[in-house]
Amino acid sequence: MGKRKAPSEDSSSNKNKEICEMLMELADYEKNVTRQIHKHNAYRKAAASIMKHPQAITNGKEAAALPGIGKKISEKIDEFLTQGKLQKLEKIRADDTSVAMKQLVRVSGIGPAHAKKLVDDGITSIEDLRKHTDKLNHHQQIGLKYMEEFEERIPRAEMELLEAEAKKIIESVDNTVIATVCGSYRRGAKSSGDIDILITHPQFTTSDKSAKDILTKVVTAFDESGFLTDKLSHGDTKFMGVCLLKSEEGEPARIHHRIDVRLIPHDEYFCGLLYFTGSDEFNRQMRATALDKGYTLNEYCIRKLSSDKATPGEKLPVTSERDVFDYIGMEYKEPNERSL
DNA sequence: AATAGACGGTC
DNA sequence: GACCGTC
Repeated sequence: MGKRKAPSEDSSSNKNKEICEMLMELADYEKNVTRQIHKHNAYRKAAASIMKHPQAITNGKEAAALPGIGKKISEKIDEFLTQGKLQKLEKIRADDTSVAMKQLVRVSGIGPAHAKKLVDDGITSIEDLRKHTDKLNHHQQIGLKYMEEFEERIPRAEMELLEAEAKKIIESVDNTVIATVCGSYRRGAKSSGDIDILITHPQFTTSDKSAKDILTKVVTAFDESGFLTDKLSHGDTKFMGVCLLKSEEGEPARIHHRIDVRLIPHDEYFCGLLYFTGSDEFNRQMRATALDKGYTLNEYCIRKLSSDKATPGEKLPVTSERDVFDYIGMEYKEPNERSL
């Protein structure tokens, strides 16, 4: 199904979108090629700022009035608006190293540093990479093998099957394990980028680690059932790998997907759920509200701040996501209301 | 000055 | 222990 513009979306906001795309392309360049992470962030912030702006930007001066947009970026917007393109961007697009690095960082496990090394070694394309897999570590080899598949979105219908399969296996291991598929899926998204499962166990808490082997047990069961095809990393609390759903007769052929499983102490589970369900923006707003009300909230716990605000107090007991909303006097939001 | 910081692999 | 990459 092709993407269609909503009728309410007029041509002016399309122009803003083009500016954002330009800024994001510059942001990617600064991250991947020049390794100037702060410039990357500056471009992203500027793009986000324009995205939020309801009216069409018609010149650099208007843009400069927005937060996160200073002289240099507003000049670029001006050039883009008057010339229809940006000299700097045209140069980047024509630069061999830049083009090569952009290709190489598509592979999971290859970041800017490795991409640079590879380009220095004369490897400048995915095709080259396939001929030199000896230069790649395990994660990167898997990333290369499934590069196209990992770039595909996972339709919600398939996410539901993946969730059912994962939960079935987890229950067969230990029916006291609690497991939740988080991320955008939990918020009701129509498609997801990967599968992120949070698990906990009543005997795995910050003080009682007697069930600490539960992650390995779950991963082993995933593996033995044929659900997992590859492993990227597997530590005490986090597993990262690749899964594949067996396709039944008459069903569409399945492709490989990235899957993460995290083991979280039972007493921190709901703060973890909240955090890994997001969205990022929702988390930011919620943490801000928490601070406002004199609490500090992170992925592990919520604590009351002392009056001097310097020393956070004891972790507060949390037995549901709702508890956290209650502490900070925020109206409860269902996961599907958290997509900000 | 800039979004944070934890986790795991690799050397 | 430092660095890289991912989330």
